Amino acid sequence: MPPSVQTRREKQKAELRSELVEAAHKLVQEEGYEGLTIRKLAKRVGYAPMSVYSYFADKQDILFALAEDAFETLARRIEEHSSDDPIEALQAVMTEYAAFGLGNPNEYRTVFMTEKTRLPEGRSYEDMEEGNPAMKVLISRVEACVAAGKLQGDPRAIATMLWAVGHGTISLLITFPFYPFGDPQAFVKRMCDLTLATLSTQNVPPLTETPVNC
Amino acid sequence: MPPSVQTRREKQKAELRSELVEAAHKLVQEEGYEGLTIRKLAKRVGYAPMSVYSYFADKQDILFALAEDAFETLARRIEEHSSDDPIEALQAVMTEYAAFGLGNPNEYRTVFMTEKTRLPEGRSYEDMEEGNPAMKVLISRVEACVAAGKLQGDPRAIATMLWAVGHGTISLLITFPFYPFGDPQAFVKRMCDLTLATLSTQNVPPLTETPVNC
DNA sequence: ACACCATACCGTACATGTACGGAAAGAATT
DNA sequence: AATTCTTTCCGTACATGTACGGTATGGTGT
Repeated sequence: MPPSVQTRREKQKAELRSELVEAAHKLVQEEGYEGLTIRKLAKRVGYAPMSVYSYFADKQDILFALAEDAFETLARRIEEHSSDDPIEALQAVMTEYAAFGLGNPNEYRTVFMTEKTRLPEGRSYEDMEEGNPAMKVLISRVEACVAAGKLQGDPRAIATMLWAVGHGTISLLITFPFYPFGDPQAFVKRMCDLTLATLSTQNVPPLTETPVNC
Repeated sequence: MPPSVQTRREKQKAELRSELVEAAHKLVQEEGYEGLTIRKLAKRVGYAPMSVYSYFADKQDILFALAEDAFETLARRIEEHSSDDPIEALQAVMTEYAAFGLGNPNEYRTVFMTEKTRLPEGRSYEDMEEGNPAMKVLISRVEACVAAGKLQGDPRAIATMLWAVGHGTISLLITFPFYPFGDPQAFVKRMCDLTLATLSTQNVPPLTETPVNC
C-alpha cells in the first residue's frame, strides 16, 4: 500500500518523539538525572510544557524511553562478550548485566525498580520480554546451555531464576552502596556461580507447576 | 542523672514526632499511599505545612518511619514462626519475609528499593543492620544453622546472599506483577530451596575476600 | 465551496515538595 | 533584670508534574 496521509503523519509524530528523546538525553548528560524536567525539555525543543504530553503519557514514560535506549546498548555489549562454552557465555550475560546496572543505576532503576501497574500500551508480557533485548539474550543463552546438556529443564524457568538472582544482587548493590558487600563484581560472580552450581545439578520444571516437595 | 530540661525537651520532641507518625499512618489507611502529603499531614495535627520539617528531614523520612513500624511487625511475625530444625526456621524467615513484602509492597519499596545515598543520621551500616529487626533475625537464624553444622562458613556472608536472593525474588514479584512467575509463594520457595541447597554443600568465605577461582 | 472534525499545540490553574528567612518564646548567660 | 542564644513554628515563594479546556490548522466528506 502507498504511504497514505495517515502513515506520513504517524511517521512525523515518531520523528518528533525521538527528537524529544534525544533532547532529553542531552539534558540528562548536561545536568544530571534530576535536571530533566518537563519544562526544560519543552523549552529545549521550542514547545510549551504541556505539548510534551502529546508524545509521552507522563514523565515516567520519558524516563522509560531513555532507559530503553540504554538497554539496547547493553544488549549489544553483551553480544560482544560471548564464548564457545555456553556456560561461560551465560556467565558473561550476568557479568555485563551487572556492570551495566552498576554503571547506569538510574536507567536500571526506571526499568526494573518502578512498579509496572499497567503494561505500556497494551503489550503482553511476552512483548515486554521480547522488548527487552537483554532479557532476550539471556533466554537464548540459557537455551544454548540446555541444548548442550549443561543445564536441564525449562529455559524460561531457568532464565527467570537467574534473573531474580541477578536482579536481587544488583539492586541491593545499587540501593545500599555502603553495605559491606565487598567488591561488587566479586559479589555478583559469587551469586552467579552459586545459582548456576545448583541449577546444573537438577532438572528445572516450568514455572507454572508447583514444586513437589512439601 | 536526673531528667534535665534537655532530656525533657527531647522526650517531648519524640512524642510529637510519633504523634505525626501516627497521623501519617491513619492518613495512609484512609486515603491510600499517595494520599499522604505534607500539607494534609500538617493540617491533621494542626501545624503549618513547614513545621513538619522540624521533625522529619523530608517526605522520604516520613515514609521511612512508617516502614520501620511495619518491619517491626514483620520481625514479630517471623519470631512466631520458628522450628526446632534450624534450616526450617531459616526457611520460615524467607517465607514470612516474602509474605510481608508481597502484602506490604509500599513499605517494602521505601525500605529496600529507594537509594540510600546517605545513611540516616550518622548511623553506620551495622546500626542499620541491627536497626532492621528482620535482618537481625535472619542473621541469628543463619548462625543457628552454622552452629548446628547445617551450613558452614561466614554467617554474615550467608545471610547477605540469602538476602540478595530473597530480595531479588520479592522485588521482581512486586515490580512485574503480570510476569508469569506462577504462584508467588511457590516461586519464593523454589528460589529459597535453590539457594539453601547449594549453600549447604559448600563453605562460604567472608564477603571481603575475593573468591579464589578466577 | 462549505461545513465538519481530528489533531497539535498552548495557557491557565492547581497540588505538591521544599528552600529561605523571619518571628516568637523560652533558656542560658551576664 | 537585661541580654543573648537556641529552638520551634510559620508565611511566603518557587519549581515541578499534570489536569482541563481552548484554539488553530489542516484534512475529509458533502
